[in-house]
Amino acid sequence: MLQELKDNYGSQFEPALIEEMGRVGTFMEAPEGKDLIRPGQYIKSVPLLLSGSIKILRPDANGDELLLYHLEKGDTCAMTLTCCIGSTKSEIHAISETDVKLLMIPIGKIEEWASKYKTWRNFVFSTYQTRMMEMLESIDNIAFHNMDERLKSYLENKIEILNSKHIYITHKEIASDLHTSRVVISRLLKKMENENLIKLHRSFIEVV
DNA sequence: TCATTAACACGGG
DNA sequence: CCCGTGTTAATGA
Repeated sequence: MLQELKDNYGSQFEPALIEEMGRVGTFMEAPEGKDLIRPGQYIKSVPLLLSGSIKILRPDANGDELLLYHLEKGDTCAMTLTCCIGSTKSEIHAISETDVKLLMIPIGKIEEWASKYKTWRNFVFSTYQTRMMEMLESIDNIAFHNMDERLKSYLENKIEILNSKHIYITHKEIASDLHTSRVVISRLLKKMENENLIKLHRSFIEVV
């Protein structure tokens, strides 16, 4: 575990901080598709992602959800940080996209480290910064792009996360992530297949 | 015009 | 049989 910490964070944190993380953090593993944080829940610790990918969803009043962004290894959750600092409830829903390994840091350490370790401060700031950029990208997608463009960037994103051109997902799941109906996804995917961009299989899409 | 909703047929596991 | 998929028709924004 300590080794994984060093692999993912060793270049940006000083050894003393890494050592302390290993001491106070709790190691956690979760399988694919598990709820990690539910909306309304109070957060008691901040997760550092060691491996895998997590998707962050924003629920609406009807119980539908919109995909906001993904977390990948070496990331932490900006929403969780804000929740911890303000001790407010979670505004988002986090689900593991793949099998994940996490290191849970107790909230008390977040502020303590911010004054103690310069690298931790930088890490927190850059987490906010990159998350803000990703959020902007998502807003651009939702506000300015048609569904076919949103679908394309969704698939490209999946390829990056899974590190594979074989995406195991159903049309219904995509529709729910993009907050639209399955009919639209099926039709657009069919169109993309006709344009030789992808190949469709049952419960699985191959990007060419 | 394009998304949504409902409905139906087909086929694979 | 159930689920994922492809398609269509009606309706609405």
